[in-house]
Amino acid sequence: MRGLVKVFKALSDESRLRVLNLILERECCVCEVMQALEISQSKASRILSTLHDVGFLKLHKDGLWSLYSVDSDGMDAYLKEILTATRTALRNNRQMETDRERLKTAIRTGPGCVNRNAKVSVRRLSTSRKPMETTDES
Amino acid sequence: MRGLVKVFKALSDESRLRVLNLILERECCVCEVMQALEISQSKASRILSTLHDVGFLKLHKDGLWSLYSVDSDGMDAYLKEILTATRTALRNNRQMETDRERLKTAIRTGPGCVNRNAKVSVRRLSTSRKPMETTDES
DNA sequence: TGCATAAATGCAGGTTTATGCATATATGCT
DNA sequence: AGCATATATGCATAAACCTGCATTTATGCA
Repeated sequence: MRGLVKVFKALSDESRLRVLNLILERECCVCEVMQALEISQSKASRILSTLHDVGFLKLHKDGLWSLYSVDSDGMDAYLKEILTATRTALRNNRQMETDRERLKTAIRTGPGCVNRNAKVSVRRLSTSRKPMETTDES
Repeated sequence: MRGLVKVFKALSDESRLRVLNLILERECCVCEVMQALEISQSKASRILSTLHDVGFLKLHKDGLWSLYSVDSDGMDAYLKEILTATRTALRNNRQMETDRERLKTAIRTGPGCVNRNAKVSVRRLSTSRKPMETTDES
């Protein structure tokens, strides 16, 4: 019961749905998610860990990267059913399409992909810290 | 999109799931729900209205009673799919079973069924105001 | 018209949640 | 060892949420 509530809570947030939509497309690392959705690194990380917690995603660490993907095998039957329903709900949605589109251009490495760290405490200005823009209906 | 988020939010609460479980069994009025789940009248009313808002329930007013039932006809396809998934998730759950059981003994009328109103401001003591007891896992 | 019953709602409070910022941790490379 | 990169996390704060209490609204009946 409590588990089910947690699952629905995980799905009851726009950003988390957008992330799930991405991972449904293909395996992603944190920095790809943050790029595709233009959200902060900490936000991307937390969202992925939330979706992992409730059992939708599996995590495969590869060197520096945390690779998240849909855990089709380990998922309980009822989780699978909920995920399928969610997928259909996301299918014909403008926002979700453009997110998937943007994912194609996301890169796994490169200068300034993730956080310019504290060490270099000057020049904290251009690193994608926009508040999220509002979106349309489903 | 926003609509989908609202749907999942509606499902991300134990009490609301319990109410939905009841209505999946059969049409209910507010006072039956509050009896079966031992929750306050205002809580029952609000929960039902939430589930109605997102499109799971339809409301049929009959005299004093507000009768809520699953809106199998008016529901969008994606909503139906989500509801089906939820139903399976609720199926084999102790709490949900006993709730359905208690629903059988709920009555639609009788002394003290709902709120003893302000007029009679003495004797506000015995009218089922327990906080909800904790429950088990799914 | 007056009273009783069923449901809905305004308000207040306490709790939970989402998120940015700063920092910590983990890994790899030279 | 030292530095760079990728991810995770503690803390603080603002917003959202849940719920009880009191009251209002709506309906039916005598």
